[in-house]
Amino acid sequence: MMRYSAEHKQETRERIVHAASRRFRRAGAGVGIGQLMQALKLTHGGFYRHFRSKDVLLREAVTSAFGEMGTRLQRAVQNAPPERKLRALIETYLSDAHCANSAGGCPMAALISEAHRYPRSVRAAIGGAIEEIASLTARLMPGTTAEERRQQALVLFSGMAGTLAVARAVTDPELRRTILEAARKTYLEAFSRRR
Amino acid sequence: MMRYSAEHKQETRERIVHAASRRFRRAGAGVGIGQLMQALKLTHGGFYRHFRSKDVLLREAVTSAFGEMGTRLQRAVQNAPPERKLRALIETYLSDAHCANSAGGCPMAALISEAHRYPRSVRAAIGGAIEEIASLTARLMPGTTAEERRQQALVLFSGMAGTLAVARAVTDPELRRTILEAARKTYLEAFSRRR
DNA sequence: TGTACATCAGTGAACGCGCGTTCACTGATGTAC
DNA sequence: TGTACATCAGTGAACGCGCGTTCACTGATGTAC
Repeated sequence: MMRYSAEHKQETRERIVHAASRRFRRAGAGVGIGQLMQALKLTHGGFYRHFRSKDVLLREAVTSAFGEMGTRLQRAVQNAPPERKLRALIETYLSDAHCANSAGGCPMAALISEAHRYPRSVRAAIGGAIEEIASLTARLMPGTTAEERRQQALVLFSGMAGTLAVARAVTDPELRRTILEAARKTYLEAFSRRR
Repeated sequence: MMRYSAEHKQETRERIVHAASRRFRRAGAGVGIGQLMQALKLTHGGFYRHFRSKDVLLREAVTSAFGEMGTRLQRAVQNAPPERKLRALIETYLSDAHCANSAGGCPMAALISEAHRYPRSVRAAIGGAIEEIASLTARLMPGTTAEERRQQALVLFSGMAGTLAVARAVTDPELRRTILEAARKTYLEAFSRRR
């Protein structure tokens, strides 16, 4: 049998979370533990040495995906000049690449409509992550108060997540492109600071 | 055994589609045929006298739900005076009632993120239904050309669907209210005809 | 009009399958002595 | 330093369960005669 170094367990745990995070986003939380472990060349039984239940994994996988997403958006915004930051945010989120990459993309777009059936603990984590992303991007939003900008961020984020999910659901590639393109334009105009 | 009148079969079929349409919207397409038929006081075996497969039912249930939704939105718009029509559309869609009623509400909001895993035939039907709703509401949108207004309708619709789904996913009722309220305000402003 | 029969919506057992979870087991290690 | 032993990540069979689908069957009817 293989040898387990001191950090080996922790490492395996992280590999499970990472794989789960990608697979849940691609195929929903219905993905089985068997498939998940098999992808890591492990057997399903070992899963419970790392997590008390699948729900715990789901919560961690979703949280990790939100973190990843936040980092990516933040980076896109940081790399843009001040007057282009909002555009960078919107064009990164609503890019064709993000649309084609659900496994590595925004967990909100990937899971919105099934999320309300998740256990409360997972939904609570999602709520927290959404608020975090909103406050992360609030400074780019129009509005005279901090609260107003936070709310604008919530609207933009949930709207873009819906748009991305709809674009993915549709079979006609032209309709998909139209939706993404129109949304980029509309959101950019609607959320630009006026005056 | 019960007697079946001439229209009885057709009627049963419609009852199955109706129940499925509500249940799929509430709990996703994972709802079983057994549960569905049981709710109608029938047994699962009889299902296949009405549908070749579950996929066929899914397609019909989703299409029916989109039709229902279109009718409801159209009615809300018709009952509003001209300068209030856009407001009526947005406030109907993003109402607390609609948020609380996923079974009887918009199938797009209920199923967006799982829809891209449906069979192609179902996804194609969804694409068609989305275009239909867009053209139904296009005349309320800003834009100088018909195509521009159609695109605006697509953006508004997919954005509101995402907003509704996010509002449902969240556990904190205050966050839910904030999202809906802010979205109503923002979308109304953003999609009002300017000038 | 009366009778024999074909029809077919609905029944319920059965199929193979994958699910989440449990558990007795394996065996390489770090540790106690 | 050398040896006995406890630890515990990972294995794989087994559990009860629900899934979509099939199929032989039931039995009230409309229809053919």
